Parts: sequence; C-alpha cells; structure tokens
Amino acid sequence: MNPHSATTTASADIAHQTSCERCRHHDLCRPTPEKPVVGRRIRVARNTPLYQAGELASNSIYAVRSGSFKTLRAGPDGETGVVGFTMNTEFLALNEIGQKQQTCTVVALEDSEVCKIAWKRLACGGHGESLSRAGMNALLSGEIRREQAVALMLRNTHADQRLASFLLSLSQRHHANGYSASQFRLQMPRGDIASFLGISAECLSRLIVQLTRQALIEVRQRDVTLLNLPALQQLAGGPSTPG
Amino acid sequence: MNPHSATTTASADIAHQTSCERCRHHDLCRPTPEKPVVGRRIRVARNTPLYQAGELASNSIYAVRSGSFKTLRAGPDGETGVVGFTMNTEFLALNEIGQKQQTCTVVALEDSEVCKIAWKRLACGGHGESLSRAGMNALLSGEIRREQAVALMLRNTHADQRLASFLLSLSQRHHANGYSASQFRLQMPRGDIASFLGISAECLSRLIVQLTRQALIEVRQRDVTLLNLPALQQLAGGPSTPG
DNA sequence: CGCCCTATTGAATATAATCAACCGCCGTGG
DNA sequence: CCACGGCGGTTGATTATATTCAATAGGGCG
Repeated sequence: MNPHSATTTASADIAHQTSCERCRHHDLCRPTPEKPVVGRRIRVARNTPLYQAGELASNSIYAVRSGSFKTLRAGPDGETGVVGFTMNTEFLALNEIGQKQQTCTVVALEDSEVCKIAWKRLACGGHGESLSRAGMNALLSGEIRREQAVALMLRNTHADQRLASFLLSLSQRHHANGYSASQFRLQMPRGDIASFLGISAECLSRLIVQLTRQALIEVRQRDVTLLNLPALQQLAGGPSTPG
Repeated sequence: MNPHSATTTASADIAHQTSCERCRHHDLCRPTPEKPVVGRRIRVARNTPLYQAGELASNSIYAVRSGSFKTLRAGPDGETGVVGFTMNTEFLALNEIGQKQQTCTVVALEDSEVCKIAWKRLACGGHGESLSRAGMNALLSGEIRREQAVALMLRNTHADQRLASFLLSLSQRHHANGYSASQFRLQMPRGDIASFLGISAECLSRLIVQLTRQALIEVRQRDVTLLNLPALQQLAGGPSTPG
C-alpha cells in the first residue's frame, strides 16, 4: 500500500514523479499553455555533477524531479564545503542567477532527474502572467530566509542541536513530499552531513551514538528512524540556556 | 578633494546622498520616468525599528539611502540573533518578499534614511523594462550567495578568522561607497558583532586585543583602522590547516 | 559630576577538533 | 562460496578553542 518504503530508487516511482502534470511547480514552468518554459529533462547519475564551479553559466535554474543533490561552495581559501542539500520538488541554482560563471558545484547524491528552466523565461515571460514573476521573487526571497535560518542555527547552536535540526529538516521535507516523517534514508555520506553542519565527521559519529542512546533516533547505516519527534524538536530549538 | 574622509555623518553628505539622481539604484526605482516606483523617503532614528517581526508586511523592500541597520531573526526557540548588517546603497527586506507577516526585525544603528519600494512595482512593472526584472532576480540571487558565503564562513572558520572576514567585509563595502577601505566606524555595539559572528562578546573582545597586538588593526572605541590588509585577508581566507 | 550601560579582563570549565587506530560493510575476484 | 581489499564510518585519547561566570574598567549621557 505505502509507496514510501525506503527502498532504493524504483524506476516506477521515477516515471510517476517525472510527469509534468504532477509537478508542484507546473504553474511556474508553464506560464502560458502554449509556451512551456521547461527546457528539457536531464538525468544525472549518482556522484555526477550537474554543473561545476567555474563553468560557463547555463543561464538556468533546475527543478528536481527525482533524487537529491548536494551543493558545494568554495571559500576564499579554496576549501570547499557543503552549503545545502536539495531534494525532490525543490530548486537548484537559485544562487546562480545573473552570474556568468557557476559559483557552486552541484552533485547528485543518487541517480536523479531535473528540469532545466531558463532565466529568461522566468524574468520576462512576455505575457500577462504576473503571478509567475511575483512567485519567482517570493521563491528567491524564501531561499534567502532559509539560508538565514541555517546561518542563525550555525551561530547559536551546539553540535547535537544541529544534528537534531538537520534530521527534523529532512523529516519535514520528506513529509511534505508525502513520505514518512519518521523514517527515511540519508542519501549523503557522513562527511557531507558533517560539512553542512559545520562539525567534524568524528563529532557527528559520536552524536549519532549519543542520540541513539537517548532513544531519540535509530540509525542503521544510512537509514534513520526518528523515535521521539517532540524531544528532537526541543533539542533543536532549545537554546544553550536550558533555563 | 576627497569626499571620503571617515568623519561622522555630515548632514551635508546626507542631503547629498539622498538625492535620487545619484542613487545607485535609480534604474530599479524608476523603470519609467513617468512612474517612479519609490514610495516615499523614510527617516529612522537610531535604535528605532524600521519594522518588527510579526508585524503585518509592508509589501515593500527598502533601499538604504543613508545610515545603517541590523537585521534580527528569531530561532525556533525564540532566541534572536543578528543575521546581517545593511549599509548605505544596500537593500533591506529582500528576505521578506511574499510574506504576510515580517519575519525579521530591522533596527537603525544610527539616524538613517531609506526609500520604500513596493513589491508590485518590482514584479510587474507593466512596461518593457525587462532589465529591471532580470536585475531583481539577480539581486535576490546575489543575496542568496552572500548568505551562503556567510554560512560557509560560520562552518569553516575560527573566531579570529571570522573577525577578520567581518572587518574586511565592512572595509570593502565602505570602499565601494567611495570611502576609505582602511578606516571606518563600527556603528553597531560589540554584542551585535559577536552575535553576527556566532561568538561570545568576551571572545570578540579578546580577539580585538589579539589582532591589535599583532598590529593588524587599531581600535579606539568604535573607530577601526586596518593596518595590514594583506595579513587580514590571509587570516580570513586561511583555513584551519595552515599547511 | 555621577550614574549606568557597554566593554574588557580573568579564571575555570565545557565543547568539539585533531590525530591515530580500528571496525565493518561491500564489492571484487579468485 | 569465500577470501581479500578498500573506503566509509566509528572509537579512543589528547589538545585546542571558545564559553561561562564573575569582577572590573571605561565612557557617554543625563
């Protein structure tokens, strides 16, 4: 019955989710019925880059139709870190608009599919569909808010709280896509999670043990079960001052 | 000759910079000469909020015409932190577009002025000025990149590197406005800087001493002089692994 | 001139990083 | 089918870094 079991990507599911009629962003893609904005469907194999920093810009954003990705950015020193994970129904390359060269590298965490959407179509759709443009502004603004929230978390929280936040974020996003909120698979290696959370891989490993001991989570390889949502939320939200 | 001396804000300068013709964002504000997008000029006194989290949205962004601001955001716990500083020629509330309620609180660090620009005008200017719309997307995308860069810094750097980054960022932005790159005033209290950098105020204080001892900076109250730009850049960019 | 708030300094403690070794899963090939 | 090898992940001990709590100093504003 439940199509949400954490098996490896089923091709039937891909075909299902790939249909444009069911895409959450159907309105954004097709501002007018005659003029589909979608460029083309692109398949990206596991551990393969969708694009890389320094490349000539593709002048497009991407809607993830299946699978998931990580986005890597290089600091002034050249050292790269994971700045985000992008799953199905979410957008990639919102941070590349207007650039001549790509500023980030985006890599598929599993075999995935995306829809390419040219900036031009977004910016000057030509006809009277103002919703799409206002929607675009709202979409980008929302991404700014998300980034600010992440940055705020990085400033204010300890490692254990970050892990809790991260797991809850994944849970929520899975749930928003119609999947279980309490059980899912971590498509990314531990090192990527640690990089995203701004902690060492060793520290992450220890924290997983700690949360497991506290019966907040259950982890087997990359499969996670959240056993105590409220407690995780309290941990994530709870400040350094438990008073 | 040089209008860039780091004196306290002269009212003559304010009047000067306030003129719309000289505003960097003149094109964005006035897509067509007949239809100025600017709502009205708003004065905000020191330590006064431009808007507050929870308020009904003003459906506008703001161009800072003089002075500077801090943006505060609340985490899930309710604890608030500084997520950014905004100076002259920069935009405020890019992260509020499309929201019914304000998500942040913005407070003036000194007596300041802003121009209010309605979303509507940005989204559907009506006429053929596609530059303004593409420019808006690029503007928002750039804000995403800046936030990502900040988040990356928070993940990868130690406190001293963060302080160096922060000072260099201020330096650069002052310079971009035609002022000295090596001398400026910190309009915000130490606590706000510490909050933004994700460190304690005590730690910040010690680091200022440290950088002063290393002859990288000179600080008197809130007036800063950067004595060794290259060394600061190396410190900011230099990773934890000095190899 | 004095008060109060901001900032600084000091000592003890907590937190996570680092370095190094080890484990175990998984794919490979015999 | 089982042995091997490699990589991702875990565990342990030590060290570095920044926090916390507490007390003090400085400066702006009344």
